[in-house]
Order: sequence, then structure tokens, then C-alpha cells
Amino acid sequence: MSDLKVELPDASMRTLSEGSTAFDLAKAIGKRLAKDALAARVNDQLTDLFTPLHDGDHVAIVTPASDDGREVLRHSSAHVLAQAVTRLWPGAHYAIGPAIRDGFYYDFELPGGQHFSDDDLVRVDAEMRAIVAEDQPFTRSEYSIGDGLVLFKNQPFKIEIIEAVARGAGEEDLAETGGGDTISTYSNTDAFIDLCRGPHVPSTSHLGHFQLTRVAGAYWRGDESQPQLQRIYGTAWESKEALVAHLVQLEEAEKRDHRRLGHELDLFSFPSELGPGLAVFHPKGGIIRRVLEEYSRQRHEASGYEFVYSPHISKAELFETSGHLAWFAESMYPPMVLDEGQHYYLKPMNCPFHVLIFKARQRSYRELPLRMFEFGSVYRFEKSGVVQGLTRVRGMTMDDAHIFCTREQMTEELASLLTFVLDLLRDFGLSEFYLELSTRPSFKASGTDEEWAEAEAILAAVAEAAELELVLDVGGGAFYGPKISVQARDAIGRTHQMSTIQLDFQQPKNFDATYVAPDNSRQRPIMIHRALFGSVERFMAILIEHYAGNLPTWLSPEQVRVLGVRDDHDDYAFEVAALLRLEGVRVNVEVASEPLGARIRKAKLEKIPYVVVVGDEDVANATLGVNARGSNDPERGVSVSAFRERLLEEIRAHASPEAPTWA
RNA sequence: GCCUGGGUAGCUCAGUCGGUAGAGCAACGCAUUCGUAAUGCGUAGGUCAAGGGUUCGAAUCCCUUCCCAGGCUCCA
Repeated sequence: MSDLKVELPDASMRTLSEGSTAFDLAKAIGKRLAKDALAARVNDQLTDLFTPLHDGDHVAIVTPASDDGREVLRHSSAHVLAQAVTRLWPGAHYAIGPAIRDGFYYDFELPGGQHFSDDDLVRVDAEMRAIVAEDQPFTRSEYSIGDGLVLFKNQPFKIEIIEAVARGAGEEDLAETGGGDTISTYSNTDAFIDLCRGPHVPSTSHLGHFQLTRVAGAYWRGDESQPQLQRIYGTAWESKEALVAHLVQLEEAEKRDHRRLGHELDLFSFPSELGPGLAVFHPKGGIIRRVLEEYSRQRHEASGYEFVYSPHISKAELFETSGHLAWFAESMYPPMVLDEGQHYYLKPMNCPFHVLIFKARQRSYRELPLRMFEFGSVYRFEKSGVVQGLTRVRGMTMDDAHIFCTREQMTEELASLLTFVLDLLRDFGLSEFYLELSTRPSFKASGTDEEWAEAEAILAAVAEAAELELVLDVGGGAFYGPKISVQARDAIGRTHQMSTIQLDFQQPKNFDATYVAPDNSRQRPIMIHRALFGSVERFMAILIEHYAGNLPTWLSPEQVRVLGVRDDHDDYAFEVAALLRLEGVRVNVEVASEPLGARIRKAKLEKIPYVVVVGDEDVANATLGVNARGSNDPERGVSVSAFRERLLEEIRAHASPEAPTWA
């Protein structure tokens, strides 16, 4: 019997006897590894531990505390979830159950149209733990398509997947089955078998650090027109500690939720009298908004934009011409019908208005590129289940610009636009970006194939030239053109869609907009749509979460609070405040009617960047005490002028001396 | 829009089996005068989301509507 040699990740070689499996390799390396081993990566393919190895294979043993390991154990946990549910609800149909970020889910259809309730999670959890305790092996088998159809005859979703694979359909289904002309399955006991490519952990006893998190409805194959299934989500980790750490992290993320902070810091609210997705900004939120809008205006002005204004409503005719009523009507509020039968609509976008401004007189090529900017409030009738805080609202203000240019200008214009966008986002402290290129929607698109192909090619070239990570979003474009969206990663690693840049050949055509070219011919301009913050509301939400409410000083509603130690220091406190206010600093005094500690605590909870304390020594020496946000070490005896200079410099530079990552 | 939860004082929450609505914080008043994250005492505050039903009696049980959260779908 001949031996076989395999190479390990550290490039060392191991010799094994013929027919050895990855598990044999793990045993040969060490007892501890054999006990921890969940799966193997053989020649870069993730596979079961009991896969036979071949001479020359590159093999890595997958252990729990790794990306591969967590993926495997999450996937296996999903199977245990399905087994538990089929035990508790005999006759339940199970659909798909993949590993996802931090956990797993499984979709079911319960007999008699039953639904899971929150209480069911407790029962399912207990059943899963029983299965783990039974230490059931995961056994892999392969069947022909025909045998598979018989085997899963009572599982309509599995049948559908097998049939799709037999037809050679989507990759998604191959992931479930293993692909080719056979299907692979895993069975835990005689009673439970699931269609799956694997790999899985050797047995259920390798699992257990999981927690079921929630129930949800989810459409079969993610398609609204398909039946809605019952989904259970769970999180699973390699150890108790990792699970707890994850749950703690979730709590931390909750603390920086902009809805919570918006309420705690008195920034904005959603009065139920107004309806879902309609926010009011309180004075403090209003300051943040005003400051960031003002800064944006300055930057736009410096970059050659002109400011325009347009009304919130218009006759239907405008949106008929633009194509919105044909393509976007379901996102628009129903019309107001006037006596004469005239329909008026709230605007869902600003672009048609800007086209009219372009058309207000004859335009020359000499005027192009013509860049129009407006903080334009728009209204979209979002489905009731989708509104969420400030990130998804029904009334929002877009920092919207439309650039009219010639075909020759558009590539350069797009490139410089992207640079401008990224620069401005960086000024707000966001630094990690990637781009998404959204292409023609499969239905709901106006224009010819050629126009779309050209527009997509140009955007793709611009996106690639930006040398940022680029993700393709097939079919995600607007009805009038493809788009590049800038996605930003915040301080705790979540990504948010920020700016969008869209190329539009359609609306200039729909409105018959033209300019006079050098040869005196009439030419059609190209229109670039672009929102930089996305919406002001969403941008504020992202900033609040990015900074966990600790906004940089230049954006903070209240930058300094001055506290006298006793009430006979109040006069001096007001003097200091007046001096700073003269420089445009947002500063308040809280008089000494409560103990100093209580007033400091209050200011800290309000996340004010600087708490300034003044007492006897300060009155005598024209100094103050500086208690900076995030510092546990207050400074004493700082001269008033030194503090003023330092503060003004920080505000001017837009930089915050603190890391943005504080909780 | 669909699935699952939820809505009690400004906020966070308790409220047993259907039997007179509760706490802490905040607010307000008085006292306290204090050097870096909670001074004390007191006062006020509620159509229990809204409407309907069952009942001698509903925060509590049932129905409808509104709003919120987490998903699905969609999206700035």
C-alpha cells in the first residue's frame, strides 16, 4: 500500500497512508487538533473532515475559532434548527438554511399555515440543545437527481431546488446541492435528512454556543410574489465567550443607534401625529443640520455650482413628461385632485424641476457644464414596513445637484465629481469607502439598450479609475439611468449607502432639452444626477452613529458649557461665555443652583465637547478649568485666551482631537 | 405591503386571576453654595395609543385602526 503526501498551510509535508482522511491527518498532527477539528480546506475547497485525501493535496484543518470554522458550525446549527422544528411540527416543510454574518437562519412552512411566535423560540431552542446532547453524526450521501426527487417527495421546496439544479439553474441552488448531476445530502438520524452541499461538523456535539434571536417572515426565493415562509434567525459562535462578546457588541451598537441618541440628545423626533417617516428637527438637531448644510453650500459654491429653488408640488404633466408617473408612481404620494380635475403631485425627485430651469431660456455650449444645486425636499410614499428612523423616511431633503453637460464633457465631469464627493465625505470624518455600480433594472427602465450600455460603460470606467473597491449591483439602477453609489463604513464597521451619481440620457430627451453647439446645431445635453449626503436626514443619522453622538466640535449643537463652582462665580462664567460667543462659539452657562458634580454629569451625558469650570482661582487669574469630552483628566488654570485659540483652531480645522470610536 | 413582537406619567419600566394607576429619573417649588459624572425635602404629572365589543366591573379578554421595533421585499 502506497503512502500519500500532503502539504500543510505552514508548507510542511505530512506523509499518510493511502485512503487517509482529513480527520486522520488531524489525529496525526495532534490529539487536541483532532478533537477541535470541524472540517478541512483541501486545495482551497471547504470539505468534510472525512473526505479522503490524495497525494499532493494542500490541506488545512478547520477549527472553530476561524472564519471557515464559524461558517461551518453556523451552517450545521441551521440544520439542527431544521431538525428541531420538524420534530416539534411534524409535517413542516423546510426550505433553505444558510450561514450568514454572525449566525444562521432557516426558512420553514409550517403545517396548516401556522406561524412561529416568540414563545416558540424557547421550545425550538430546547429541542436543539437536546439534539446537540444526542451527539448525532452528520452523514453525507450522494443521490442521483431521480432518487433525490423520491427521497424529498414530501418536501416541495427541496423538490423545487433539485428540479432547478436538474435544469442547470442558478448558483444559489448549487450551493444547496453540490451541483453536477448528483445531489448531496446530510442526515443526522434516520429521521432527518437535508439537501446540502456541506460541509458540516462531524457531529452535533461540536455545536451549542448558539442563541435563537428572532422570528421573521421571508418570501421564498426572496420574491414578493412567492409564498411567505417562516424564518428563524440565530447567532452561533465557537465558544461561550465569543457568543457573549457578540451579544455585548449588539448592545453597544444599540447604544449608538441614531434613533435612541436623537431622542436622548433632543435632536429630532417623529411625532405620531405626522405619520410614519416624517421627522421634525428640534433646535439642537437643527444646529447640526444647519452647520452641515452651510458647509456643503460653501463647498459647492467653490466648485462651480449655482443654487436653485423649486416648489414641493407640481401638476401631473411634469411627472408625465419626466417619466416618473410611468416608472416611479408607486413610490409617489397619491395626487391632490383640484376642482377642475387637475392633479397635483408631491415631488419625489427634484430633477424635472431642474430640467425646466435649464429650459427656461436657450442654452449655449459655452454655459456647460451647468451645475445646479438645491437642498430639495422630496416626498416618497414608502411602504409602511420599510421606514426606519432617519435612514428611511417619507419626507427628506436631498442635497441634490443636476449637471448638464455635453457628451464630451461627461467622463471628466463624472471623475471630478467623484473626487469632490469623496473629499467632502472625508471632511465629515468618514474615511472608508467602496463603490457600487448599479446597472439597468430588468424591468422598469426607459431608454434603448445602446444608451444603457454606453452609460454603464462610462460609469464603470469612472468607478474603476477611482481605485476603490467596486461592487456590482445588477439591476439596481434608476429607471432613467445607471448609478454609482458611494458606500461608507462607519466606526463600528457597518456600511451605509451615501452618495449616488447617476447618468441620465432620458430626461433631457423627454423634455426636449437642447443647447446650441459651436456649429450652431441643436444638441442634447447629458444630465448627471447626484446627491452627496444622499439625504440630509440619512447623513445625519450616519454621522450620529459613526460618532456615537460625540459629534466633532464644529458640528456639536453646544460646543462649550461653562459652570461656576459657586453662584458667586456665575458672573465670571457669563463673561467667559460672552467672550467665546463673540467668536461664534456655541456656548451656554448653567448657573450654580445644583452641586458642581451634578452639573458636570449632566453636561457629559449631553456629550458636550468642552465643560469649562470656573472657581475662585480662575476669577483671580483669568483662567478656567477644561474638562474635555472623553478625557478623565481635567486641566486646571488654563488661560482664557489659550483655551479660546485652541477651541477656534479645532473648529476651523473641522478635526476632532478625539477618536470617533467612543461609545 | 407581508410575518413576529410591542405601545402604561416627558423618559425607563412595574402592574398578580378582570376588582380604586405605581416606582426611579426628568420637570416644578423650597432649602443647600459646593473645584470635576447624581445634595436634601416637597409638589405636580395618566381618557393605560385610538375606537368599538364582552362583562356588574377592562390597562388586563376579543375586534378594528394608528404608531413603533426586528425581519422579508424595496430604497436616498
